Amino acid sequence: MPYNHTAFEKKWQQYWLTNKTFAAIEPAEAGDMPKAYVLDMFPYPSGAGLHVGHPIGWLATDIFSRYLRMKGTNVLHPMGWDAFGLPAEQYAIKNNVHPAVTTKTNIANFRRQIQMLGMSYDWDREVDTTDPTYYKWTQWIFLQLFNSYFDPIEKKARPISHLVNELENGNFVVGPDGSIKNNPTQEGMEAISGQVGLERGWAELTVEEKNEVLAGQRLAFTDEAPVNWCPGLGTVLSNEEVIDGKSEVGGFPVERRPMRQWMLRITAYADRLIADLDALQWPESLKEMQRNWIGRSVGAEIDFEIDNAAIDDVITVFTTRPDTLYGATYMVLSPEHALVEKITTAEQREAIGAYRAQAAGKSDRDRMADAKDKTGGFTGAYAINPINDEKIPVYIADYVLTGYGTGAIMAVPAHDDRDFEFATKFGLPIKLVVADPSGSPVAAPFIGEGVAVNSPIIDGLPTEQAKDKIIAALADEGVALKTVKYKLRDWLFSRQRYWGEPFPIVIDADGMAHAIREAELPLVLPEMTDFKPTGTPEPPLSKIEDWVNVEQLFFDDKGDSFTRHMRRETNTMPQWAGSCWYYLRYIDPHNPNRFVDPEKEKYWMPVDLYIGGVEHAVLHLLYARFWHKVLFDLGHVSTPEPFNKLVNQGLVLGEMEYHTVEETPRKVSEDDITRHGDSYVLKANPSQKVKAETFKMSKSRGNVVNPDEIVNDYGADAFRLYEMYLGPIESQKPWNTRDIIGMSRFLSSTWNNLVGEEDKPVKIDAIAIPEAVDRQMHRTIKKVAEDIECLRFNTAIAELIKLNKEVGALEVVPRELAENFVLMLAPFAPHLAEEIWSRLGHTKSLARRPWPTVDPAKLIEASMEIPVQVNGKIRDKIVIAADADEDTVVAAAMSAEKVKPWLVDKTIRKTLYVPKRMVNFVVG
RNA sequence: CCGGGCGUGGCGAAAUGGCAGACGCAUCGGACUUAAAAUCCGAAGGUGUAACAACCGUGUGGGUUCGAGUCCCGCCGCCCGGACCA
Repeated sequence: MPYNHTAFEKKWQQYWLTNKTFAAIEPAEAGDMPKAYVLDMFPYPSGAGLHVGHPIGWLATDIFSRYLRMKGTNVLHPMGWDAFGLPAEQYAIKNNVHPAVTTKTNIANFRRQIQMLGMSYDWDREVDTTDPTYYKWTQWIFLQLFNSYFDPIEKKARPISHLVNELENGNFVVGPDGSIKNNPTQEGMEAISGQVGLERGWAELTVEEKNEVLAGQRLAFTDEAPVNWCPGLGTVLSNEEVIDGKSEVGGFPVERRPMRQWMLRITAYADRLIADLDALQWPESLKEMQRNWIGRSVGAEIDFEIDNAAIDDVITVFTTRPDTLYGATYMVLSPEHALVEKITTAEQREAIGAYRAQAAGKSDRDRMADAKDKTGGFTGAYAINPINDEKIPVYIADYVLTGYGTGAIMAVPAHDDRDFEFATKFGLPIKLVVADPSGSPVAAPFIGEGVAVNSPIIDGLPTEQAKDKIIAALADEGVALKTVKYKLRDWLFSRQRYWGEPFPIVIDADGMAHAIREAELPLVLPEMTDFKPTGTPEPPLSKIEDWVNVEQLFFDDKGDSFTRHMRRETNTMPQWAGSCWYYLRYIDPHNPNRFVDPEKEKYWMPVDLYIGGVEHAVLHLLYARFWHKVLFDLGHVSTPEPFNKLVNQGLVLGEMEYHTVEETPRKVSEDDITRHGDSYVLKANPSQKVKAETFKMSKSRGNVVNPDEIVNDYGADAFRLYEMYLGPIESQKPWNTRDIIGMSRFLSSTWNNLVGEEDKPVKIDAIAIPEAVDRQMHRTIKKVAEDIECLRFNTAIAELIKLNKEVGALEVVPRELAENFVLMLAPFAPHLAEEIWSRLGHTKSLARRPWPTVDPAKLIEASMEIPVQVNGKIRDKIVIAADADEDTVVAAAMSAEKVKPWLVDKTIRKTLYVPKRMVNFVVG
């Protein structure tokens, strides 16, 4: 019988499932086995099913996991479904099916496709974010956030009850703006924020005021703020979900509008999210993306008084270059700045009003498009530069953003590109205050660091020192403060959609949010037939009056119950909620009492290897780290970071496409073209140039390859090998169905070499392995193991192909060689490996058979081949005993046939011998 | 514009500063076949030669080194990310 994948692939997949071959061993039974948590990014089960690009990362972790099991490691390798989300809902609306139904079908299809590839998941741990037994705990974690605040001294989350205690004990007081600060009457306390002298003690507040104060501290809170409203999707979106002013899903325009929304206080964690990146084994580029997204910048806030006795407000600006303060020749407020109204003079009122209206009408996208052309208007007001009491004009312009810093800047046109453009256009003075340290002249705008000039108190100081001195000088007068600003905004956490987790929150008549009791979880998403968006910011769930209105049970301090009429929160959570913690649920997926058992969590966490796409760099990966840190602070998990090592798999592109280079390019087949010089041309018409390109796989382009077909034609093992053989896991590479045949041939040849024909089976005997093959075998064992550990699957496969050739040359195959070969092949082509293994007489799966051992003594060769160079150019090679000493090697090298002519009449100035590597004669 | 990464045969790619192109596809030649497919064996970077030799070759120009695909600097091109963030 020749190699025929259909004869046994299904059989082994069934065997693995039935025998739970890949079940992780529970910590209590694992003894002293090392553990490895190998995690994949779980998919959103879309209606379209998988394309061949999806499983490439999953295959990598699968091979890695299979290898580790053979190395005696207790491996946790699970899979699940991130099944809440917009596409399911949109599909449901369009086709009038309930999203629960399509989700179920899609999951079944995804599971079938994944199992068809022979993945070694522990299927008993499968999670589904839309399952109430799962999202019960998503809601529970939300309540942890709701019931916590960020302690700015300890820099960590703590239960809100701790804050209440501190307030009741009088350690903290409440400022006039509702802020919390240390009680200045207490010994050794320093104020956190807010104006001193207007504080009130906790006991002085009404119940409503107390609720307000606490609401302002919670990690999950509601806020009326300008948000990204997407009319096309009928929901608001987080900053991370908006790309270039359009929704990431669907590409609909997004507008800013103020709405009351749930926010998560991720900004409190900005510093820790940056600092903890350092210790992680993540791609440097990805860490950099997170750092940029968080956008930490250190600078100073400086107050400018307004030159008008009737106005006592000050304009506070944020700058990273306080050293350029002497060069501030004007100021700019964002058009939306709160003081614009107040400071604008009567003469300028009309023009400023018009400019503000125009700016308000511009989308973020327009603003970006116009970035180069600076616009703005003069308010008529002047401010006083606190360092030299100069009077400078105050402008408004939309190049200053409301959302960043203080929404106001001091403009230093000599040392900032944008200020320079604006000053040039509006004819404002430009004053150089930083010089090149070398003394060479500079022209405005000069952006870099240097030494201060024309700046009396800091002249001659380098930028860093100048900054500190300026801040110190102004801080004495209370008009400057060293501060840190972030680009990161709090996470907008509510969506006006149906298909998501309901918030475990009820709202009283005053609009105050209250948690429902833990015993009421899960709060199940109610059934409804009309879940279309309402077209207004009112969420679909608001249509179910019965569900929305609730007599909520509460318990008072004495433990007596009472009920109050409340309305349920009708927003739902965003898709990211479920994926923020799924890796924790895998550890203990059926626990009805806790989201994860603490002992099990301690054993398995952190994740040892996480492979997934780079598209989650600032979404899932930032959100999950944030939630994890909150859970860590509250003592629910044992590690400060969830994912220790992370690898981004590269995209699989569609097949290479060829287009003629002309006004209307025609698609041509590879058979129609030929190479001419360094470009392609048409065979039929060599003057017609042809361009080769690759594209992302997409339905619209029609270049999607379906794994069902590939597996059907070539088998799962060939598919697995091909994907891994494409190239390094991290790099982007094009698919080419034609190339799969190579892997198919390899598998077929393996079959022929170890099984053979029905009537002419291969002879396998317990004989010694011939020396040369033995050496090759040990080399392969070493190389394949190293390659798998470093995720270099392509070179590991190349090594197996080489060894297979040697096996094929033998009359009788030694049993040890056959078995070792099969074991090494197993992580890559597990079906074929299991099949041969069983034909070799084994009755149990090889999944936990030990990986073959390398005998270092067997790696040593009797002789070695050494290249001989003359002046760095290779002239000959010599073969010599492996233990030959330097003199022997050099002597042999010198007398090598093709070397001699190059040494004639020359003096050898230098002889280099790199042991076992090469000889080089430098002659002159 | 800023940040990061990458440029090696016809294609996917290998190569701790030490034999460039392992391994696979495609190609060409041979075997088997009436023939084709499949399969097996072999060849192959370019120029050059009867064959050797020799010369040239890792985007491009420099540099470091006995020796550079690999390290350093400039340029060109491609990819990814960010982008009026003060």
